[in-house]
Amino acid sequence: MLQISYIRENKDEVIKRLAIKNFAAAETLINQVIQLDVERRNAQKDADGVKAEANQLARQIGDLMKSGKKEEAETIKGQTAELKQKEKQFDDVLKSKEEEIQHILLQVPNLPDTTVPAGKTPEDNEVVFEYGNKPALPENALPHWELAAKYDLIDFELGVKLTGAGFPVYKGKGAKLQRALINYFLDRAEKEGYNEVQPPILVNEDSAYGTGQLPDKEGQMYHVGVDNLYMIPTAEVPITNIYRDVILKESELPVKNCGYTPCFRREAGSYGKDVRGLNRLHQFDKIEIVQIAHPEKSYATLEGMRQYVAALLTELELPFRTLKLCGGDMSFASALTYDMEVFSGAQKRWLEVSSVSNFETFQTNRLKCRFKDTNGKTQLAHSLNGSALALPRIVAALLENNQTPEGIKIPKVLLPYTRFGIIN
RNA sequence: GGAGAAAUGGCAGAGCGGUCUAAUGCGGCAGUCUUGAAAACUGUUGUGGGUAACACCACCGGGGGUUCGAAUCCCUCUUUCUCCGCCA
Repeated sequence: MLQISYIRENKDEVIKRLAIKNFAAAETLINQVIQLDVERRNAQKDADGVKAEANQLARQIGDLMKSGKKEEAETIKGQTAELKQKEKQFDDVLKSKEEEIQHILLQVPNLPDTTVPAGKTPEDNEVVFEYGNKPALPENALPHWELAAKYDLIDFELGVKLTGAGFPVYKGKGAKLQRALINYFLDRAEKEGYNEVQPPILVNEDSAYGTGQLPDKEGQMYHVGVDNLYMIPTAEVPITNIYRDVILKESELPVKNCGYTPCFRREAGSYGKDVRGLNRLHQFDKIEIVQIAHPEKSYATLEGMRQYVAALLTELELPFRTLKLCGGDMSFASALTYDMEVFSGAQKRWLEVSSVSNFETFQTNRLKCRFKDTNGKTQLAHSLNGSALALPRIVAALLENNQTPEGIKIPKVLLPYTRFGIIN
C-alpha cells in the first residue's frame, strides 16, 4: 500500500509512474484520495476539538466533586450531552473518510522503479542476462511427463485419485530427487547467510492482508472455512509476516530468512499446455528467500538475491535467462521484479522458476514493519523476496535436459543429496 | 473438548472509577566523574494522528458497552497459564 503522505507530496510523479504499470484509474483515484485526505484531516480536527473540550469538562467535574460542590458539577454535566453527540458525529465522519481512503489505497498498485521498462505483455520484458547453451537433444527427446512415467518418478493419475489434478505423487527416485533439491537449496541458502525458518503453511486473515494476498487475490488461495485460515500460496506470506508490527533496530538490518514450504494455488482459469505435467500445479514445493532491508540498500540487496538465484541455476547446470519485467507484467505489489527462466529442452520453452522482487515500502506499510534509524526516527523498512527455488519446473528441466539413452543424469552438486547419479 | 486464572511500556511489575501526562526496578540512550572502563549520580527513553512549531487527540490483548469521566466496571472474541479429557 502506498503511503498517503507520499501521495500527498508527490502527486504528479505518482500518477506518472503508475502509468508505467498501465494503471488506468491512476489519476482519478489519486485525485480522489487526496481530496479525501483533506476531508479526513478536517474531520480529525473537529473530532479532536470536541474531545478536548469534553475531556476538560470531565476534569472540572472531577475537581468539583472532590471539593464537594455537587450542584455545580451537575450543571456542567448538563453541558456534556451536546458534546457527546457532536463527538459521535465527527468520529463517524472520520471513520468513514478513513475507510474510503483505505479502500482506494488498496486498489492502487506499487510504483514501479524508475528503471522499469514500459510495456504491456510478457513480450515487453527485457532479457538482461542469459547463461548456458540449450541442450542438443535428439528429435525424439521426451517431455518430462513422459520421462516421469517411463521411470516411475511422478504419478499424476494417482494424484488425481487421491486429491485431484495438479496434486502429483512423487515416487521412488522422483521423491528422493525432491528431497535432495529441498535440502540442497536450504543448505545453500544457509551458506548465503539466510536464517532457516519453518513457518506454518496456514495463515490467518491478518497475514494474508499483510503481504497483499487479500483483499485482492482471494480466489487464488485455498480457504479453510471452518477456521477462517488460508493455505499459503508461497512462504513469503508467513515469513514476511514475522515482521508485522515489528520495529527493528537499524543494526539488525538486513534480516535474511529462508524457508521451505509446500505452496498451494488454486490457479483458477488455467488450462492447456501450460498446465501439462509439472508446468503448473496446485501444490508444489518451494524454498523462499526473504529480506528486510534498509531503504538505501534494498536495490543492492535485490541484485544480490538475483545473483544468488543465478548461482543456483548455474550450479545445477541449467541454461537460464534473467528478465527484468516490464510495467505491465509486474505484480501489483512489486517495484522491480526479475524473473529467472530455465530452458526446458524437450518442451523447447522457457519456464519461470524464480521471481525476485523489491517491494520497497509497499508491503511494510501494510505490515507496519519499521526500523529505528540512527537519529532515533522510525521509518518503514523495505521488503524483498525471491524463490530459491521452486521445484517442479526445475525438476522438469532437469529430467528433460539430462535425458540420455542410459537414463537421466543427476547434476554433480546434487550427488551428495541424492546419492544416486542416474535415474534408469 | 471441559473447569479455573490471567493479558499493562523493550523486559519484570504496581495501579482496580477522576490528579494515569501509568509507580517502581531492570535494560537502552545522553551527560557528570575517569587516562579508559566499571560503579555512582543526573537527565532521557512507546506508537500513531495532528501542527510551521506548539497545543491537542487516540492507544494499558482485539471489538463493543456503562459513565460527565474507564487501564480500572460490564459483554464478547482472541491468546497464555494451571487442572481434567483426548492425541502424533
